[in-house]
Amino acid sequence: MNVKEVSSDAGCLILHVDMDAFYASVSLLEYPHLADKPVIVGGGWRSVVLSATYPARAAGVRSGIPVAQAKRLCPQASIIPPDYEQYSRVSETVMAVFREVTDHVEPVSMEEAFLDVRAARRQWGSPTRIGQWIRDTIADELNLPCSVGGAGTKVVAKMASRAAKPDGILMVPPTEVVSFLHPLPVKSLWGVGPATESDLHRLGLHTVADIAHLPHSTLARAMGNGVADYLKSLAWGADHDAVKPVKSERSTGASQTFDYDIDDPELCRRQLLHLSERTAGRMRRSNMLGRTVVLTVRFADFTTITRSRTLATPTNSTREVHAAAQAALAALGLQRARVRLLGVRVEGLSAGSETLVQHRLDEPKHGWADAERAMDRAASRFGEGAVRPASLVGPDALPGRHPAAL
DNA sequence: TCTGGGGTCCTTGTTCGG
DNA sequence: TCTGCCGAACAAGGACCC
Repeated sequence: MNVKEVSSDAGCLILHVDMDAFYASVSLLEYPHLADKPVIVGGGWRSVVLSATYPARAAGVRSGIPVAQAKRLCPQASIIPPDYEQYSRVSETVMAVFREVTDHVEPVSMEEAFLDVRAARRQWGSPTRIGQWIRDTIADELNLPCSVGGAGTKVVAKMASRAAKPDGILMVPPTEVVSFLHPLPVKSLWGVGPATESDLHRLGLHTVADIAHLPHSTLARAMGNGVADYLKSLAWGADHDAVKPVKSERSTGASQTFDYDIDDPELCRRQLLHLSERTAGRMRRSNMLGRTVVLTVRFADFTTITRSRTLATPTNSTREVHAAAQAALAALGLQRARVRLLGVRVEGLSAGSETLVQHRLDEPKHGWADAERAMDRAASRFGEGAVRPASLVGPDALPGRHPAAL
């Protein structure tokens, strides 16, 4: 275990709890004989690594790299297919542990959350004690490791939990923020990815201290005002973002990379219907409506374009989402271009109960909306795919598996 | 070597109405 | 009636995160 003690954790009112190699650790619960062995979660033709255990990471495997490449880096690794339902169940249990400590929990993803422990200290003790209790409880109840970072701000807490990994806890009190941040490489700042990192390197900036001490005007000239403001404040650990327990969704969608590139317009149309059904169905289940439909097309050479259509009134109808996506696709005028991925997303979400929808005068009393609700009820009773549009029924309805993947 | 899927946020350019 | 300005909304793309 990796416990880094500090002189005082009094100012560490925000904790960031991050599960270690979450998907891989949860998958190992199903395959206990693989514990302490290199394991890669991923699989499927053309897929990338979702997560990997630490022995696999030691061989250079990282999430996001192609599975084929990971297999070359670590030939002895076992490959396990992901089980999202299981991850979701475990995540709910983990979040419930956090909520035993405080109601001020902001989930970031299935595997991590921020906790504001200001009010919890009276009952639970210091932030370090709270963090350790969370780690012990998750280890006892779920047999899963996690790391905890504590600080006065969210970004520093987040960076502390990363530094504490694996299976550790690190508190960075306000007096130690600068000495903690400044020696770190620029890419360790939240929001600095490969593109920004290479821009910063071109400016001769390699550590957080370099950014902190560069005149703002110089940074702004090179990176733009917004990015310069953000980087400058991060480099000094300044961040006033509060822990927000309730976060509203802004968009939802679905996309699919095919096992082989397709150029048949009819297959594209059916795939768009399938993606629209997944997206709109999810919106109906959470009683959300959306206004802007965004189509994503990725071609065989990996170039990716998006096209959007804003509707006159918000919708969660499969038929309307599909019509907008199909219109956007038709407007591209693709002449049998080879398509690798199609995606449908709906933006501008609002709660169905709070949104006034203007019905058309010519709309029948019982129309597509009723039919879609009936399909949703059937799906919830008999499972996804129990009822689907006629054009999506049959073995050849959607792009099939690549022969090499069968 | 060959690049998933589901998201958020930001920037830039265009269009449109007042 | 024409022109310029401004802000809002929209559209597209890029970067980033997990």
